[in-house]
Amino acid sequence: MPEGPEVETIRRGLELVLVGQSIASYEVFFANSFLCEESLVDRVVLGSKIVHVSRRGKILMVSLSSEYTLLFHLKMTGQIVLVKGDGERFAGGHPTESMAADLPDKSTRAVFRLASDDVIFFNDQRKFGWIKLLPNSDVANESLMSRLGPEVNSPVFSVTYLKSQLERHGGAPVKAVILDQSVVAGIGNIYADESLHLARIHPAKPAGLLKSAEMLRLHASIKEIMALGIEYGGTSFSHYVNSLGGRGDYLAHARVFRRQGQLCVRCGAVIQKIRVAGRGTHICPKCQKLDE
DNA sequence: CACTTGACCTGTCCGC
DNA sequence: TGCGGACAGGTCAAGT
Repeated sequence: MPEGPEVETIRRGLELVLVGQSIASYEVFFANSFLCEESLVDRVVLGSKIVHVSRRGKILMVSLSSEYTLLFHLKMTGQIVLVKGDGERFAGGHPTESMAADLPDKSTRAVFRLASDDVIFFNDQRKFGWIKLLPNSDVANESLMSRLGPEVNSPVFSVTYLKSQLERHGGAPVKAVILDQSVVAGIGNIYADESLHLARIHPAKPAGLLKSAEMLRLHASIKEIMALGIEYGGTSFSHYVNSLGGRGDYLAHARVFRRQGQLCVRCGAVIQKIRVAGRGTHICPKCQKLDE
């Protein structure tokens, strides 16, 4: 579920509330979600203060005063929900039906309680997500972290860089290339479809066949769409909620994602859902042609 | 090596 | 209403 913009929205919500707070206790409901020696957690998490909350790609990082960092990956259905001890649970967000139920629930995998009585819930229906506890010096070496490409808003993610990556994976569908976290970090299925539609490129087009003008458009479109995603607070359609339980608004502004059967905002043709690179994919058949 | 497919899990939705 | 199958936003291992 959560792609870069969703994780960034969660990060911003957590940062406002968590920085400076100390962790009083924790509880693990499903061990595989947080594979870590209890004695280490007790030693470097309990009593530690949260120093800052950052993000790399789709990974959320909570840095502690003990020089250790908690890494969170939400995969498809993960949520990090902050419940304020004073009862202002939904402050800053719009409560959803799913969040109206009390936590912990059966999707809750771990809980961190703060000295202030605020509580962080890590929920994950499908159990794909994880929490890792690493010394700061090992964070960059974590297996996924170490292979991540540049952030979309980094100067490293230039037109020249994107061109070189598209050519390097020239035989793969362009959508598969921009979904590859080692090419560029943070793009997932939603924003891949949205970016390709804005750039008027068919997702299945082999990356190596893109014309120079198309690569230019793709680069600009990715930057624009990812910024829009953050501006709207992410995309909600089933599991995603921000850290305060509120929903993201991007879906209301989506160009193609989950809009199959509706009309293209650009040309009025009917949006189709197809399968590309093993993923559900939304396109306008008129704006995004394979053989152009 | 480059690229594709299935597995990991749980829940929901759709057609019969 | 029940049942089987397909599918869901991500990543990794194994396959071709």
